[in-house]
Amino acid sequence: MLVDHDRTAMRSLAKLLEGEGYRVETFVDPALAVRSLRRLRPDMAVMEMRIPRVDGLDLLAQIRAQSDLPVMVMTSAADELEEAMGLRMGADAYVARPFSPRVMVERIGALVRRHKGELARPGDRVIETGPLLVDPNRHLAQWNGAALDLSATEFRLFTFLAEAPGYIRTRDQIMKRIYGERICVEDRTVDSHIKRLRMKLRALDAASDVIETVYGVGYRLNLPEE
Amino acid sequence: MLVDHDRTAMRSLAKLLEGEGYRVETFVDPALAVRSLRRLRPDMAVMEMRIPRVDGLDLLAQIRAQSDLPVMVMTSAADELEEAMGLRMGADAYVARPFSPRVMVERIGALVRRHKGELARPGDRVIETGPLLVDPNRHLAQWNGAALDLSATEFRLFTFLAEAPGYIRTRDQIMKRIYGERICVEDRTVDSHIKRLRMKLRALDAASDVIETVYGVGYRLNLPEE
DNA sequence: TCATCTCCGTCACATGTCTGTCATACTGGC
DNA sequence: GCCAGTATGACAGACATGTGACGGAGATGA
Repeated sequence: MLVDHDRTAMRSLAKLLEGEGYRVETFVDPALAVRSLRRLRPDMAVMEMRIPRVDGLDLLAQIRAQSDLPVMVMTSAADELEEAMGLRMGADAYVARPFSPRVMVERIGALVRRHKGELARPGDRVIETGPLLVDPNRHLAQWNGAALDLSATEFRLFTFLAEAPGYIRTRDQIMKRIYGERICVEDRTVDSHIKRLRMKLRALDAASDVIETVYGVGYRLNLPEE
Repeated sequence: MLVDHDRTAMRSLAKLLEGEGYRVETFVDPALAVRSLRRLRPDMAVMEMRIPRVDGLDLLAQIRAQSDLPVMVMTSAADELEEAMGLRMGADAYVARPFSPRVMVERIGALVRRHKGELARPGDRVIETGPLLVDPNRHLAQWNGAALDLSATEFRLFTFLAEAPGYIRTRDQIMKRIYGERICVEDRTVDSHIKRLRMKLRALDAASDVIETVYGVGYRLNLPEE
Protein backbone atom coordinates (compact mmCIF):
# COMPACT_ATOMS: atom_id res chain seq x y z
CA MET A 1 0.00 0.00 0.00
CA LEU A 2 1.40 3.34 -1.10
CA VAL A 3 0.12 6.62 0.31
CA ASP A 4 1.37 9.85 -1.17
CA HIS A 5 -0.28 13.02 -2.34
CA ASP A 6 2.09 13.34 -5.27
CA ARG A 7 0.48 11.09 -7.84
CA THR A 8 3.37 11.19 -10.27
CA ALA A 9 6.01 10.18 -7.78
CA MET A 10 3.74 7.51 -6.40
CA ARG A 11 3.01 6.10 -9.82
CA SER A 12 6.68 5.73 -10.64
CA LEU A 13 7.41 4.04 -7.35
CA ALA A 14 4.46 1.76 -7.92
CA LYS A 15 5.78 0.78 -11.33
CA LEU A 16 9.11 0.03 -9.80
CA LEU A 17 7.62 -2.25 -7.20
CA GLU A 18 5.29 -3.95 -9.62
CA GLY A 19 8.28 -4.67 -11.78
CA GLU A 20 9.66 -6.51 -8.78
CA GLY A 21 6.56 -8.63 -8.57
CA TYR A 22 4.71 -6.81 -5.83
CA ARG A 23 1.04 -6.02 -6.01
CA VAL A 24 0.66 -2.33 -5.33
CA GLU A 25 -2.36 -0.24 -4.39
CA THR A 26 -1.95 3.51 -4.37
CA PHE A 27 -3.82 6.10 -2.33
CA VAL A 28 -3.82 9.87 -2.29
CA ASP A 29 -6.29 10.11 0.54
CA PRO A 30 -4.99 8.76 3.88
CA ALA A 31 -8.50 8.27 5.20
CA LEU A 32 -9.44 6.13 2.21
CA ALA A 33 -6.24 4.18 2.67
CA VAL A 34 -7.19 3.36 6.25
CA ARG A 35 -10.66 2.28 5.23
CA SER A 36 -9.19 0.01 2.58
CA LEU A 37 -6.86 -1.77 4.96
CA ARG A 38 -9.24 -4.57 5.75
CA ARG A 39 -10.23 -5.19 2.21
CA LEU A 40 -6.72 -5.20 0.81
CA ARG A 41 -4.79 -6.74 3.67
CA PRO A 42 -1.47 -5.44 2.39
CA ASP A 43 1.84 -6.91 3.45
CA MET A 44 3.18 -3.47 4.19
CA ALA A 45 2.55 0.25 3.80
CA VAL A 46 4.78 3.01 2.51
CA MET A 47 3.66 6.52 3.33
CA GLU A 48 4.94 9.94 2.43
CA MET A 49 5.26 12.48 5.20
CA ARG A 50 4.44 15.38 2.95
CA ILE A 51 0.80 14.57 3.26
CA PRO A 52 -0.53 17.07 5.78
CA ARG A 53 1.33 16.35 8.94
CA VAL A 54 -1.60 15.60 11.14
CA ASP A 55 -3.10 13.23 8.62
CA GLY A 56 0.24 11.51 8.31
CA LEU A 57 0.50 10.87 12.00
CA ASP A 58 -3.11 9.96 12.17
CA LEU A 59 -2.75 7.47 9.34
CA LEU A 60 0.14 5.78 11.03
CA ALA A 61 -1.72 5.59 14.33
CA GLN A 62 -4.75 4.10 12.68
CA ILE A 63 -2.77 1.53 10.80
CA ARG A 64 -1.08 0.55 14.03
CA ALA A 65 -4.43 0.32 15.75
CA GLN A 66 -5.70 -2.20 13.25
CA SER A 67 -2.71 -4.37 12.61
CA ASP A 68 0.96 -4.95 13.04
CA LEU A 69 1.62 -4.04 9.44
CA PRO A 70 5.17 -2.91 8.72
CA VAL A 71 5.16 0.77 7.81
CA MET A 72 7.85 2.68 5.99
CA VAL A 73 7.87 6.46 6.14
CA MET A 74 9.32 8.56 3.32
CA THR A 75 10.27 12.15 3.87
CA SER A 76 11.18 14.72 1.28
CA ALA A 77 14.28 16.00 3.01
CA ALA A 78 16.93 14.70 5.37
CA ASP A 79 16.09 17.13 8.14
CA GLU A 80 12.48 16.08 8.08
CA LEU A 81 13.72 12.59 8.50
CA GLU A 82 15.40 13.50 11.74
CA GLU A 83 12.22 15.11 12.87
CA ALA A 84 10.05 12.19 11.96
CA MET A 85 12.30 9.77 13.75
CA GLY A 86 12.44 12.11 16.68
CA LEU A 87 8.70 11.93 16.87
CA ARG A 88 8.99 8.22 17.32
CA MET A 89 5.96 7.72 15.24
CA GLY A 90 6.28 4.02 15.41
CA ALA A 91 7.18 3.29 11.82
CA ASP A 92 9.46 0.39 11.02
CA ALA A 93 11.70 2.23 8.62
CA TYR A 94 12.43 5.75 7.52
CA VAL A 95 13.75 6.82 4.15
CA ALA A 96 14.70 10.31 3.02
CA ARG A 97 14.30 11.54 -0.52
CA PRO A 98 16.03 11.33 -2.84
CA PHE A 99 16.51 7.62 -2.56
CA SER A 100 17.82 5.20 -5.13
CA PRO A 101 15.14 2.86 -6.45
CA ARG A 102 17.36 -0.09 -5.78
CA VAL A 103 17.81 0.73 -2.14
CA MET A 104 14.13 1.40 -1.79
CA VAL A 105 13.10 -1.92 -3.24
CA GLU A 106 15.61 -3.73 -1.16
CA ARG A 107 14.49 -2.19 2.10
CA ILE A 108 10.87 -2.89 1.29
CA GLY A 109 11.74 -6.47 0.49
CA ALA A 110 13.62 -6.82 3.75
CA LEU A 111 10.72 -5.45 5.77
CA VAL A 112 8.18 -7.71 4.15
CA ARG A 113 10.35 -10.77 4.54
CA ARG A 114 11.07 -10.02 8.15
CA HIS A 115 7.41 -9.52 8.89
CA LYS A 116 6.32 -12.65 7.06
CA GLY A 117 8.99 -14.59 8.87
CA GLU A 118 7.61 -13.42 12.16
CA LEU A 119 4.16 -14.44 11.13
CA ALA A 120 5.61 -17.91 10.86
CA ARG A 121 2.39 -19.61 10.11
CA PRO A 122 0.47 -17.67 7.53
CA GLY A 123 -2.70 -19.38 8.64
CA ASP A 124 -2.67 -17.75 12.02
CA ARG A 125 -3.81 -14.51 10.57
CA VAL A 126 -7.43 -13.56 10.96
CA ILE A 127 -9.01 -12.93 7.60
CA GLU A 128 -11.83 -10.47 7.56
CA THR A 129 -12.88 -9.28 4.15
CA GLY A 130 -16.35 -8.32 3.06
CA PRO A 131 -18.80 -11.03 4.14
CA LEU A 132 -15.89 -13.27 5.01
CA LEU A 133 -14.38 -14.05 8.37
CA VAL A 134 -11.83 -16.76 8.98
CA ASP A 135 -9.98 -17.18 12.24
CA PRO A 136 -7.65 -20.19 12.18
CA ASN A 137 -6.91 -19.80 15.87
CA ARG A 138 -10.50 -20.50 16.72
CA HIS A 139 -11.31 -22.74 13.78
CA LEU A 140 -14.00 -20.22 12.99
CA ALA A 141 -15.36 -19.47 9.56
CA GLN A 142 -18.24 -17.15 8.93
CA TRP A 143 -20.07 -15.93 5.87
CA ASN A 144 -22.23 -12.87 6.34
CA GLY A 145 -22.08 -13.52 10.06
CA ALA A 146 -23.39 -17.05 9.82
CA ALA A 147 -21.02 -19.76 11.00
CA LEU A 148 -19.81 -22.43 8.63
CA ASP A 149 -19.42 -25.83 10.23
CA LEU A 150 -16.31 -27.11 8.48
CA SER A 151 -14.18 -30.17 8.95
CA ALA A 152 -10.43 -29.77 9.36
CA THR A 153 -9.64 -30.34 5.71
CA GLU A 154 -12.45 -28.17 4.50
CA PHE A 155 -11.33 -25.43 6.81
CA ARG A 156 -7.79 -25.50 5.51
CA LEU A 157 -9.01 -25.41 1.96
CA PHE A 158 -11.36 -22.56 2.70
CA THR A 159 -8.65 -20.62 4.49
CA PHE A 160 -6.31 -21.06 1.60
CA LEU A 161 -8.86 -19.70 -0.85
CA ALA A 162 -9.87 -16.92 1.50
CA GLU A 163 -6.32 -15.69 1.92
CA ALA A 164 -6.35 -14.26 -1.56
CA PRO A 165 -9.85 -13.65 -2.89
CA GLY A 166 -9.83 -13.34 -6.64
CA TYR A 167 -6.58 -15.23 -6.99
CA ILE A 168 -6.44 -18.62 -8.61
CA ARG A 169 -5.30 -21.61 -6.70
CA THR A 170 -4.46 -24.67 -8.72
CA ARG A 171 -5.16 -28.15 -7.46
CA ASP A 172 -1.45 -28.64 -6.98
CA GLN A 173 -1.16 -25.57 -4.83
CA ILE A 174 -4.17 -26.60 -2.81
CA MET A 175 -2.84 -30.08 -2.21
CA LYS A 176 0.59 -28.75 -1.25
CA ARG A 177 -1.06 -26.47 1.24
CA ILE A 178 -3.31 -29.13 2.71
CA TYR A 179 -0.99 -32.11 2.70
CA GLY A 180 2.45 -30.52 2.55
CA GLU A 181 5.11 -31.50 0.07
CA ARG A 182 4.40 -35.17 0.30
CA ILE A 183 1.14 -35.47 -1.50
CA CYS A 184 -0.43 -38.89 -1.47
CA VAL A 185 -3.88 -38.27 -2.86
CA GLU A 186 -5.28 -37.68 -6.30
CA ASP A 187 -6.12 -34.23 -7.45
CA ARG A 188 -9.75 -35.19 -7.88
CA THR A 189 -9.96 -35.31 -4.12
CA VAL A 190 -9.81 -31.56 -4.15
CA ASP A 191 -12.99 -31.54 -6.19
CA SER A 192 -14.75 -33.49 -3.51
CA HIS A 193 -13.81 -31.04 -0.84
CA ILE A 194 -14.79 -28.14 -3.03
CA LYS A 195 -18.14 -29.83 -3.53
CA ARG A 196 -18.68 -30.16 0.20
CA LEU A 197 -17.59 -26.59 0.80
CA ARG A 198 -20.00 -25.34 -1.82
CA MET A 199 -22.78 -27.39 -0.31
CA LYS A 200 -22.24 -25.83 3.08
CA LEU A 201 -21.97 -22.36 1.59
CA ARG A 202 -25.15 -22.93 -0.35
CA ALA A 203 -26.96 -23.93 2.79
CA LEU A 204 -26.22 -20.49 4.19
CA ASP A 205 -26.63 -18.25 1.28
CA ALA A 206 -28.05 -18.08 -2.21
CA ALA A 207 -24.78 -16.88 -3.73
CA SER A 208 -23.60 -20.11 -5.27
CA ASP A 209 -20.71 -18.65 -7.21
CA VAL A 210 -18.58 -17.85 -4.21
CA ILE A 211 -16.13 -20.54 -5.21
CA GLU A 212 -15.60 -20.25 -8.91
CA THR A 213 -14.13 -22.92 -11.11
CA VAL A 214 -11.59 -21.72 -13.65
CA TYR A 215 -11.70 -24.43 -16.22
CA GLY A 216 -8.35 -26.07 -16.76
CA VAL A 217 -6.66 -24.02 -14.07
CA GLY A 218 -8.13 -24.29 -10.62
CA TYR A 219 -10.46 -22.60 -8.16
CA ARG A 220 -10.93 -19.07 -6.96
CA LEU A 221 -12.93 -17.45 -4.20
CA ASN A 222 -14.93 -14.46 -5.35
CA LEU A 223 -16.28 -11.80 -3.08
CA PRO A 224 -19.37 -9.86 -4.07
CA GLU A 225 -18.77 -6.46 -5.66
CA GLU A 226 -18.69 -3.59 -3.26
CA MET B 1 24.33 -16.48 -18.67
CA LEU B 2 25.97 -13.08 -18.73
CA VAL B 3 25.60 -10.74 -21.68
CA ASP B 4 27.61 -7.53 -21.71
CA HIS B 5 29.74 -5.80 -24.29
CA ASP B 6 32.23 -4.70 -21.66
CA ARG B 7 34.46 -7.71 -21.35
CA THR B 8 36.33 -6.47 -18.32
CA ALA B 9 33.28 -5.71 -16.24
CA MET B 10 31.68 -8.97 -17.28
CA ARG B 11 34.77 -10.96 -16.39
CA SER B 12 34.86 -9.53 -12.91
CA LEU B 13 31.20 -10.22 -12.32
CA ALA B 14 31.69 -13.71 -13.64
CA LYS B 15 34.56 -14.32 -11.23
CA LEU B 16 32.41 -13.12 -8.42
CA LEU B 17 29.58 -15.48 -9.30
CA GLU B 18 31.89 -18.39 -9.92
CA GLY B 19 33.31 -17.80 -6.48
CA GLU B 20 29.78 -18.31 -5.19
CA GLY B 21 29.55 -21.63 -6.91
CA TYR B 22 27.66 -20.66 -10.03
CA ARG B 23 28.61 -21.84 -13.47
CA VAL B 24 28.87 -18.79 -15.69
CA GLU B 25 28.90 -18.41 -19.46
CA THR B 26 29.72 -14.99 -20.83
CA PHE B 27 28.65 -13.46 -24.13
CA VAL B 28 29.49 -10.24 -25.88
CA ASP B 29 27.21 -10.89 -28.82
CA PRO B 30 23.49 -10.96 -27.93
CA ALA B 31 22.63 -12.98 -31.01
CA LEU B 32 25.12 -15.65 -30.09
CA ALA B 33 23.73 -15.69 -26.57
CA VAL B 34 20.27 -16.39 -27.90
CA ARG B 35 21.49 -19.18 -30.10
CA SER B 36 23.27 -20.74 -27.14
CA LEU B 37 20.20 -20.79 -24.94
CA ARG B 38 19.13 -24.27 -25.88
CA ARG B 39 22.55 -25.78 -25.53
CA LEU B 40 23.32 -24.20 -22.20
CA ARG B 41 19.90 -24.15 -20.59
CA PRO B 42 20.96 -21.59 -18.02
CA ASP B 43 19.09 -21.03 -14.78
CA MET B 44 18.98 -17.34 -15.41
CA ALA B 45 20.34 -14.53 -17.56
CA VAL B 46 21.88 -11.21 -16.60
CA MET B 47 22.10 -8.67 -19.37
CA GLU B 48 23.60 -5.22 -19.61
CA MET B 49 21.47 -2.53 -21.20
CA ARG B 50 24.45 -0.73 -22.66
CA ILE B 51 24.58 -3.17 -25.47
CA PRO B 52 22.97 -1.36 -28.38
CA ARG B 53 19.47 -0.61 -27.23
CA VAL B 54 17.58 -2.42 -29.92
CA ASP B 55 19.67 -5.52 -29.52
CA GLY B 56 19.05 -5.40 -25.81
CA LEU B 57 15.30 -5.32 -26.22
CA ASP B 58 15.47 -7.90 -28.92
CA LEU B 59 17.56 -10.20 -26.81
CA LEU B 60 15.11 -9.98 -23.98
CA ALA B 61 12.17 -10.63 -26.28
CA GLN B 62 13.88 -13.63 -27.78
CA ILE B 63 14.81 -15.09 -24.45
CA ARG B 64 11.23 -14.67 -23.33
CA ALA B 65 10.02 -16.25 -26.51
CA GLN B 66 12.00 -19.37 -25.86
CA SER B 67 11.59 -19.83 -22.16
CA ASP B 68 10.47 -18.37 -18.91
CA LEU B 69 14.03 -17.86 -17.83
CA PRO B 70 14.47 -15.22 -15.13
CA VAL B 71 16.22 -12.21 -16.62
CA MET B 72 17.99 -9.47 -14.73
CA VAL B 73 18.73 -6.22 -16.48
CA MET B 74 21.71 -4.09 -15.48
CA THR B 75 21.92 -0.46 -16.42
CA SER B 76 24.87 1.84 -16.10
CA ALA B 77 23.03 4.72 -14.49
CA ALA B 78 20.02 5.27 -12.30
CA ASP B 79 18.13 7.28 -14.91
CA GLU B 80 18.53 4.52 -17.41
CA LEU B 81 17.03 2.24 -14.83
CA GLU B 82 13.90 4.33 -14.74
CA GLU B 83 13.76 4.25 -18.49
CA ALA B 84 14.24 0.52 -18.70
CA MET B 85 11.49 -0.09 -16.24
CA GLY B 86 9.26 2.37 -17.99
CA LEU B 87 9.62 0.23 -21.06
CA ARG B 88 8.22 -2.68 -19.12
CA MET B 89 10.55 -4.92 -20.92
CA GLY B 90 9.48 -7.91 -19.00
CA ALA B 91 12.63 -8.54 -17.05
CA ASP B 92 12.34 -10.00 -13.58
CA ALA B 93 14.71 -7.59 -11.91
CA TYR B 94 16.50 -4.39 -12.66
CA VAL B 95 19.77 -3.25 -11.16
CA ALA B 96 21.58 0.04 -11.65
CA ARG B 97 25.33 0.40 -11.56
CA PRO B 98 27.15 0.77 -9.36
CA PHE B 99 25.88 -2.14 -7.34
CA SER B 100 27.48 -3.89 -4.44
CA PRO B 101 28.72 -7.38 -5.30
CA ARG B 102 27.03 -8.79 -2.25
CA VAL B 103 23.66 -7.39 -3.22
CA MET B 104 24.08 -8.62 -6.74
CA VAL B 105 24.85 -12.16 -5.68
CA GLU B 106 21.99 -12.12 -3.27
CA ARG B 107 19.47 -10.98 -5.82
CA ILE B 108 20.63 -13.48 -8.36
CA GLY B 109 20.31 -16.21 -5.79
CA ALA B 110 16.80 -15.05 -4.91
CA LEU B 111 15.71 -15.03 -8.54
CA VAL B 112 17.02 -18.48 -9.25
CA ARG B 113 15.48 -19.92 -6.10
CA ARG B 114 12.16 -18.32 -6.79
CA HIS B 115 12.14 -19.58 -10.32
CA LYS B 116 13.07 -23.13 -9.42
CA GLY B 117 10.41 -23.22 -6.78
CA GLU B 118 7.73 -21.94 -9.06
CA LEU B 119 8.39 -23.56 -12.37
CA ALA B 120 4.83 -24.73 -12.32
CA ARG B 121 3.49 -21.27 -12.83
CA PRO B 122 4.37 -19.76 -16.17
CA GLY B 123 5.03 -16.41 -14.55
CA ASP B 124 3.45 -14.29 -11.95
CA ARG B 125 4.25 -10.95 -13.43
CA VAL B 126 1.35 -8.62 -13.88
CA ILE B 127 1.24 -6.96 -17.25
CA GLU B 128 -0.38 -3.57 -17.34
CA THR B 129 0.14 -1.52 -20.46
CA GLY B 130 -2.28 0.88 -22.03
CA PRO B 131 -5.71 -0.75 -22.30
CA LEU B 132 -4.18 -4.08 -21.39
CA LEU B 133 -4.17 -5.90 -18.08
CA VAL B 134 -3.04 -9.49 -17.65
CA ASP B 135 -2.62 -11.09 -14.26
CA PRO B 136 -1.69 -14.76 -14.41
CA ASN B 137 -2.20 -15.12 -10.67
CA ARG B 138 -5.83 -14.31 -11.04
CA HIS B 139 -6.26 -15.71 -14.52
CA LEU B 140 -7.51 -12.25 -15.28
CA ALA B 141 -7.29 -10.57 -18.66
CA GLN B 142 -8.82 -7.19 -19.31
CA TRP B 143 -9.03 -4.90 -22.31
CA ASN B 144 -10.06 -1.36 -21.57
CA GLY B 145 -11.34 -2.55 -18.23
CA ALA B 146 -13.62 -5.20 -19.68
CA ALA B 147 -12.83 -8.76 -18.71
CA LEU B 148 -11.93 -11.32 -21.32
CA ASP B 149 -13.27 -14.78 -20.59
CA LEU B 150 -10.43 -16.94 -21.85
CA SER B 151 -9.76 -20.64 -21.70
CA ALA B 152 -6.46 -21.87 -20.29
CA THR B 153 -4.77 -22.14 -23.67
CA GLU B 154 -6.12 -18.85 -24.93
CA PHE B 155 -4.95 -17.18 -21.77
CA ARG B 156 -1.44 -18.48 -22.19
CA LEU B 157 -1.34 -17.36 -25.78
CA PHE B 158 -2.67 -13.94 -24.91
CA THR B 159 -0.19 -13.56 -22.08
CA PHE B 160 2.64 -14.47 -24.36
CA LEU B 161 1.65 -11.84 -26.90
CA ALA B 162 0.94 -9.28 -24.20
CA GLU B 163 4.37 -9.67 -22.66
CA ALA B 164 5.91 -7.84 -25.56
CA PRO B 165 3.42 -5.68 -27.43
CA GLY B 166 4.70 -4.76 -30.86
CA TYR B 167 7.03 -7.74 -30.97
CA ILE B 168 6.44 -10.57 -33.36
CA ARG B 169 5.97 -14.08 -32.08
CA THR B 170 6.32 -16.88 -34.56
CA ARG B 171 4.12 -19.94 -34.45
CA ASP B 172 7.06 -21.96 -33.24
CA GLN B 173 7.67 -19.63 -30.35
CA ILE B 174 4.01 -19.65 -29.45
CA MET B 175 3.78 -23.40 -29.47
CA LYS B 176 6.92 -23.77 -27.42
CA ARG B 177 5.49 -21.42 -24.86
CA ILE B 178 2.11 -23.12 -24.73
CA TYR B 179 3.13 -26.75 -24.93
CA GLY B 180 6.72 -26.68 -23.77
CA GLU B 181 9.53 -28.31 -25.67
CA ARG B 182 7.48 -31.36 -26.50
CA ILE B 183 5.20 -30.03 -29.16
CA CYS B 184 2.66 -32.49 -30.46
CA VAL B 185 0.32 -30.33 -32.51
CA GLU B 186 0.46 -28.71 -35.91
CA ASP B 187 1.27 -25.06 -36.24
CA ARG B 188 -2.10 -24.41 -37.83
CA THR B 189 -3.59 -24.98 -34.41
CA VAL B 190 -2.17 -21.64 -33.38
CA ASP B 191 -4.36 -20.04 -36.03
CA SER B 192 -7.41 -21.50 -34.41
CA HIS B 193 -6.57 -20.07 -31.04
CA ILE B 194 -5.77 -16.71 -32.57
CA LYS B 195 -9.15 -16.84 -34.24
CA ARG B 196 -10.91 -17.48 -30.96
CA LEU B 197 -8.93 -14.78 -29.22
CA ARG B 198 -9.82 -12.29 -31.91
CA MET B 199 -13.44 -13.25 -31.67
CA LYS B 200 -13.49 -12.58 -27.96
CA LEU B 201 -11.61 -9.33 -28.39
CA ARG B 202 -14.01 -8.28 -31.11
CA ALA B 203 -16.95 -8.94 -28.82
CA LEU B 204 -15.56 -6.33 -26.46
CA ASP B 205 -14.25 -3.70 -28.75
CA ALA B 206 -14.40 -2.49 -32.31
CA ALA B 207 -10.63 -2.44 -32.69
CA SER B 208 -10.17 -5.66 -34.61
CA ASP B 209 -6.50 -5.17 -35.39
CA VAL B 210 -5.30 -5.75 -31.87
CA ILE B 211 -3.73 -9.01 -32.93
CA GLU B 212 -1.99 -8.39 -36.20
CA THR B 213 -0.91 -11.06 -38.65
CA VAL B 214 2.58 -10.61 -40.00
CA TYR B 215 2.46 -12.47 -43.25
CA GLY B 216 4.92 -15.31 -43.39
CA VAL B 217 6.24 -14.67 -39.90
CA GLY B 218 3.75 -14.82 -37.09
CA TYR B 219 1.54 -12.66 -34.91
CA ARG B 220 1.94 -9.48 -32.97
CA LEU B 221 -0.15 -7.67 -30.42
CA ASN B 222 -0.57 -3.97 -31.17
CA LEU B 223 -1.54 -1.37 -28.65
CA PRO B 224 -3.32 1.76 -29.80
CA GLU B 225 -1.20 4.90 -30.17
CA GLU B 226 -1.23 7.10 -27.13
C1' DT C 1 -13.43 -53.20 23.92
C1' DC C 2 -17.12 -52.29 21.15
C1' DA C 3 -20.57 -49.68 18.70
C1' DT C 4 -21.29 -45.56 16.46
C1' DC C 5 -20.32 -41.61 14.02
C1' DT C 6 -17.86 -38.38 11.20
C1' DC C 7 -14.62 -37.61 7.92
C1' DC C 8 -12.12 -38.52 3.87
C1' DG C 9 -10.41 -40.47 -0.40
C1' DT C 10 -11.89 -42.89 -4.35
C1' DC C 11 -14.82 -44.34 -8.00
C1' DA C 12 -18.18 -44.27 -11.84
C1' DC C 13 -21.18 -41.82 -14.39
C1' DA C 14 -23.10 -37.64 -16.47
C1' DT C 15 -22.36 -33.31 -18.29
C1' DG C 16 -20.39 -29.74 -20.39
C1' DT C 17 -16.23 -27.37 -22.19
C1' DC C 18 -12.25 -27.18 -24.72
C1' DT C 19 -9.24 -28.08 -28.55
C1' DG C 20 -6.91 -30.01 -32.51
C1' DT C 21 -8.01 -30.97 -37.14
C1' DC C 22 -10.13 -30.62 -41.47
C1' DA C 23 -12.20 -28.64 -45.60
C1' DT C 24 -13.21 -24.55 -47.60
C1' DA C 25 -12.86 -19.73 -48.60
C1' DC C 26 -10.06 -15.89 -48.57
C1' DT C 27 -5.90 -12.80 -48.80
C1' DG C 28 -1.32 -10.97 -49.73
C1' DG C 29 2.82 -11.32 -52.40
C1' DC C 30 5.00 -11.97 -56.77
C1' DG D 1 -3.35 -15.13 -62.20
C1' DC D 2 -0.86 -18.23 -59.44
C1' DC D 3 0.80 -19.86 -55.17
C1' DA D 4 1.62 -20.05 -50.43
C1' DG D 5 -0.02 -18.45 -46.35
C1' DT D 6 -4.03 -17.36 -43.54
C1' DA D 7 -9.12 -16.98 -41.88
C1' DT D 8 -13.16 -19.36 -40.71
C1' DG D 9 -16.85 -22.53 -39.48
C1' DA D 10 -17.84 -27.13 -38.26
C1' DC D 11 -16.99 -31.21 -35.71
C1' DA D 12 -15.74 -35.12 -32.98
C1' DG D 13 -12.86 -36.76 -29.60
C1' DA D 14 -10.40 -35.63 -25.58
C1' DC D 15 -10.61 -33.68 -21.43
C1' DA D 16 -12.06 -31.36 -17.08
C1' DT D 17 -15.44 -31.00 -13.79
C1' DG D 18 -19.90 -31.88 -10.98
C1' DT D 19 -22.12 -35.22 -8.41
C1' DG D 20 -23.87 -39.10 -5.69
C1' DA D 21 -22.43 -43.21 -3.56
C1' DC D 22 -19.44 -46.20 -1.04
C1' DG D 23 -16.25 -48.16 2.19
C1' DG D 24 -12.41 -47.74 5.15
C1' DA D 25 -9.94 -45.13 8.76
C1' DG D 26 -10.01 -42.91 12.73
C1' DA D 27 -12.25 -40.53 16.55
C1' DT D 28 -15.56 -40.52 20.21
C1' DG D 29 -18.04 -42.14 24.08
C1' DA D 30 -19.89 -45.60 26.95
